[in-house]
Amino acid sequence: MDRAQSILRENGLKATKGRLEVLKLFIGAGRPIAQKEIMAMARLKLDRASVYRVLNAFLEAGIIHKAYMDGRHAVFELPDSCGEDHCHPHFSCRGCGATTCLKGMKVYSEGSPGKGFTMERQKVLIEGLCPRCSS
Amino acid sequence: MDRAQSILRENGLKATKGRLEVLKLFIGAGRPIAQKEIMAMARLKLDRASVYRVLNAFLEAGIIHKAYMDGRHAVFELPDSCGEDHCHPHFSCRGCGATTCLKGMKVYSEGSPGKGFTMERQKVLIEGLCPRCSS
DNA sequence: TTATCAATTGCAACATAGTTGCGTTTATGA
DNA sequence: TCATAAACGCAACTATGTTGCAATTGATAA
Ligand SMILES: [Mn+2]
Ligand SMILES: [Mn+2]
Ligand SMILES: [Zn+2]
Ligand SMILES: [Zn+2]
Repeated sequence: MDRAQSILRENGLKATKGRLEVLKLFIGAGRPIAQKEIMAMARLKLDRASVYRVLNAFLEAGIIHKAYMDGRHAVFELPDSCGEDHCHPHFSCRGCGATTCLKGMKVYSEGSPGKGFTMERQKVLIEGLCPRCSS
Repeated sequence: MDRAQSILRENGLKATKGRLEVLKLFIGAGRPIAQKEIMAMARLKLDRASVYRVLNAFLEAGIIHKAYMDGRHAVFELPDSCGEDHCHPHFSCRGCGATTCLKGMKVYSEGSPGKGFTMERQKVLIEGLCPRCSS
């Protein structure tokens, strides 16, 4: 039984063709991907609605999380270099739109959100210009 | 000449009724608002497309910025307690969906994104439960 | 292995955010 | 006041994501 299969098993999700395909794409990609990319990269034809349902199932199980919003669409990834309560930062290029995981950066917060707030996860997005677009 | 008018003047934007109305809403709100809210709060009838054009003009001029994405729609605010290169963090409640500006919190990032990256702005979103939804 | 049955899929219709073309209106400055 | 470029209203369009329903399929038990 391969890695994708056991992840689904562990999370009580039926190992359907579509789910295996999508999960393998995430494992292979090693970077955040969007629904559109998933459709494009998939070898077997997947229905748009089904891909969204797979993504939502993975989200609910915590297999993936929403890394950030790229304009109007969400981009997902496997948690990697992420703690329980924070994710690694992402860099979004204003020039070409490309996004980079900043797994080497750490983020510290000072002060508290206020009495009564329960913080569950912190997401950091840094905007700017990537090396190609800076020059 | 009131504040809204002079802001538009300073940024070389014609002081149209719609722009004045929207800008005054931002000034009065003191919190991030979305296009839908703007339409609802406005006294004079505004066209949807025109509101988006006003928002885009304000964005381009730097009068407002996109605070965060609330699900599928963008939420905008006047820069407040924001430096040149970073914005104050926002808290988004998983329970009720409400969002709070965390103007008292500071977030520092350690390490660099990598050679060649030009960082322009840092955005932080903290997810969790607000005081009402925590109890 | 085969039968069963709830979970999942594909399709189509829908919902919602945001953009764009075009003809009309309006703010500005001469 | 007038001329003009910018902005607006409207309607049509694009794109992301969701949902109802009938057909399919994966897990489990016989
Ligand atoms: Mn990442
Ligand atoms: Mn804010
Ligand atoms: Zn770039
Ligand atoms: Zn809440």
